[in-house]
Amino acid sequence: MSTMNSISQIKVPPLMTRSHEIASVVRDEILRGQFRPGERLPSERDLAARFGASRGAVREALSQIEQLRLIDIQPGGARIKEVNDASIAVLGPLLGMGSIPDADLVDQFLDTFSVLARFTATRAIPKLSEAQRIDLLTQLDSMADDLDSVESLQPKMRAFLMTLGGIADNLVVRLISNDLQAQFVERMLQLHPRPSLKPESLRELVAGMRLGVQNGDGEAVASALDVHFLSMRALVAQALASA
Amino acid sequence: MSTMNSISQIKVPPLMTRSHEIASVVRDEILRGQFRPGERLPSERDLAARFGASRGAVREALSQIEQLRLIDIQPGGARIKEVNDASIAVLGPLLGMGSIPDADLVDQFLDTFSVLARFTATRAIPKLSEAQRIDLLTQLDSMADDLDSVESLQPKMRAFLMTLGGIADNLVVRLISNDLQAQFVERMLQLHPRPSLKPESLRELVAGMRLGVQNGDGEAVASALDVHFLSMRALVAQALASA
DNA sequence: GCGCCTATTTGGTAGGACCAAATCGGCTAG
DNA sequence: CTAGCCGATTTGGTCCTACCAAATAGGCGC
Repeated sequence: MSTMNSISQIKVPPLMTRSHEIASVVRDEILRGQFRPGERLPSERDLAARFGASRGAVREALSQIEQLRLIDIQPGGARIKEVNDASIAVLGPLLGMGSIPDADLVDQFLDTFSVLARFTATRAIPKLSEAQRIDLLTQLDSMADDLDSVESLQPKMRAFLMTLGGIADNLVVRLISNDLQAQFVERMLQLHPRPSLKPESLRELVAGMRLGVQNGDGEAVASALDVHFLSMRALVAQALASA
Repeated sequence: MSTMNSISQIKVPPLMTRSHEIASVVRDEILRGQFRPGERLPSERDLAARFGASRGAVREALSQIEQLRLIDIQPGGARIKEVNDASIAVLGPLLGMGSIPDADLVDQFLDTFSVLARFTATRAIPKLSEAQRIDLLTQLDSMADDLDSVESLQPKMRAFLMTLGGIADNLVVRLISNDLQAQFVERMLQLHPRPSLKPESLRELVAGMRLGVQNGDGEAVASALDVHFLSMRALVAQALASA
C-alpha cells in the first residue's frame, strides 16, 4: 500500500521533543568540554529545574547521552567520560557546533570515507555478476551526462556507491557508512561556498571507474576514487579556509 | 586520587536497569525480524503491561532503541525501520543473538577491522617522531617475547594499535574503532574453541611491523597487518564452523 | 588525625493525570 | 454502494508525586 514510503519521504522536522532538546544542550556542553572527564553531571533534579522540565524528560535525555558513551549513569551520579571514547554518533554534533565545521575534522572524515569507498570497491568488483556489471556501467554512463552540475551528479554518485555497497555485502561497512552519512552529509551540504570540482576531474573519475568496472579491476576503481577524494579534500579545505 | 580508574576498572555488571532490560529485549525482537519495517511497535502502555513496568521505563527503553535508528517514534505510534539503515551500535546485539556469532558477520567485521588497521598504519607511520618510533619499537620488542601466549599478546597488540591510532590522529577512525571494539571484542573473546595463531605467524607479523616502523614504511606495516588478519579470518571461520 | 556511622543526596521505578495529534470507525451524503 | 467526513479512541509527550536502595558527604567519636 505504501510503496512510496521506501523511496524518500519528506524531511519532516525530526519532532524535537523536550528530551531531545535537553539532550542536545547537555550533549553539546559536554562536547564543548565544559565538564572534565570523571566529573559529575548535575543531578537529574537540578537539570530538571534548570530546563523547567520534569525529571522524566531529563532522564530520557540522559539515557540518550549515555548511549553516546559520553556519560556513565550510576546511582550516586552521572559521570562524564572521555570524548575520545564516545560513540561515532557524536561526530555530527561535534561538526555542527561551531558556525563552520572544523576543517581538520572534515578532512579526517573525507580521508576515512575515501578509505571505506576504496574498500567497498575492491570487495565488490571481483564478485560482480554480469547483470550487476551492466547496471553499474549504465549508472556510470548516466553520470557522464551531467559532469558540470555537481548538484545532479552527487546523488548519482551516492547511488553508485550504494549499489557497490550492496554488492560488496558487508553489513559492518554498511552500518559504518550509515552513521557517517547520518552525521556528516547533510551538514556538508550546507557548506558555503560549495566546493565545485572541475568537470575534467569528474570526467576522469567516471572514466576511471568505468574502465575498472569493465575490466573487473577493483583496484582501478579504487584508484579513481582515491584521486577523486584527494582533490575533494583539497577543495573542501580551501572552501573552509575562505569561510 | 583514583588513578587506577584510568587503567582498567573491574567489569562491573553494567547496571542493568529496567529500561535497559526492556530495551535489549525489544531491540533483539526487532533485530530478529519479528516486526516488518514500517509496522507499528506495540504501544508504550502495552509494553509496560507486558513487562510489568511503568511507562517511564518503557519510554526510556524506546528512546534508547530510537538512538539505534531501529525505530521512529512519532505521535500515533513507533514504527520499525530497516535494520540495514540502523546505527553501527546494533552490531553487538546482532552478534550476540545466536548461541554462536554469525560466521559471515564475524568475517565481515575482521575484514573491516583489518582495513581500518591498515588505514591507521599508513597514516601514522609517515609522521612518526623519533620518540614515537622508539616507543613503537619498544612495544614490538615486548610483543616478540610472548609469541606463543595469545592471551598476553592480544592486549599488547591492542595497545600497539591504539598507539598507532593516537599518532594517526584521526578522530573519525578512532570513534569508529571505539564502536567496533565496544560491539565486538568482548564477544569475540568468548569464542570456543579460541582460535590460536601459530607462533611463526605471529613472529612474522611482529617482525614485519618492526621492519616497517624502523624504515618509516607504512605500507610494510600495513602489509604485515593484512597477512595477519587474513590468517585470523581463516582461523575464526574454522573455529566457528566447528562450534 | 583517622575511621566509623548517620543524614542527605542521587538515581531507579511506579503510578496517575492531562494534552494534542494521529488513528480508527461508523455514519452520512452523494 | 461508494466516498468522504466527523467524532471517539488510542498514542505519544509531559508533568507531578512518592518511595526505595545505593552512594555520597558530613559530623561524630575514638
